Amino acid sequence: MERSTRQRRAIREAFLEAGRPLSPQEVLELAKQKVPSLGLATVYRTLKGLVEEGFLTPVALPGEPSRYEPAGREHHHHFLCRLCGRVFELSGCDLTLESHLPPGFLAEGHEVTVYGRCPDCA
Amino acid sequence: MERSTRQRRAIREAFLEAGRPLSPQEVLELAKQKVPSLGLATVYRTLKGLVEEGFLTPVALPGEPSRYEPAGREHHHHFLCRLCGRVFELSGCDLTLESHLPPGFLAEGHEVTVYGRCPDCA
DNA sequence: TCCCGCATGAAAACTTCTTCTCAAGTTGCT
DNA sequence: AGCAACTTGAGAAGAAGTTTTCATGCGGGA
Repeated sequence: MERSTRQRRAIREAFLEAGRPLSPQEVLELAKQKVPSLGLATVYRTLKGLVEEGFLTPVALPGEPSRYEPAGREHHHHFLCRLCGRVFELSGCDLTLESHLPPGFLAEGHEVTVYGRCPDCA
Repeated sequence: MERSTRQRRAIREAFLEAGRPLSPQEVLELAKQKVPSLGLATVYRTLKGLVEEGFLTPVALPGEPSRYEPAGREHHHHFLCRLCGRVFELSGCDLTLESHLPPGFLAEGHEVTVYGRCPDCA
């Protein structure tokens, strides 16, 4: 991940413009609007590089293929629209569940996913 | 899913004895202690049948293959041990996140996964 | 502008998980 | 016990996502 190519710029921009976690397929579709010849292999290669250089972090959701979002954001969770399949960021978190775990369990982190309809699909 | 065979009894018992969500592989290992000849294909077939007849429900966790647990339990969430990879049930849920979603979003459900160390691995 | 070397795209290969195929083994009714 | 039908086990096949291969295409320093 060294040179600045049209493809890599398009993929970076796709994340900045989308403002939500994107799957490799979504990245392909969005970035293809700027670089129509873009291939899926390049998307995967670039995502890998952007994670290594700290621009992106992977986002895993239950039963979903992995997505990516810009790194360095505050602790937050995600909303998955059951209709269009898009994922959105939810700000904030008042989860206190970690404090009443059964004895002996040691919490190190948590993830919350809310399911429903996004504004476009509601 | 009609006949009562050694295999199907062993798989049902595995869930009742484990008391936690099991992946197909875990089911195979546990049930094999009772029926050593057990094959993975039978595990998948039986899991499918047990879901259809309402004895089990699927459990999806971020980035994990699907697991199954006895159906009909109260609303609850899950704990994934990062060391041994086993999943445990967490009782209760005081999540209020659904009430302060951004405008336009409609929540229909949620999932919480806590990561850490289980008592055996802590 | 030239040119080396990294990057790209398409297809093949791989992984991981799950389902199907089919010959052989069991179940349960009689 | 006898038998028809259902079930099983092993391996092949399928599905979905991701990585690799390799010939060709570009980026950017000299």
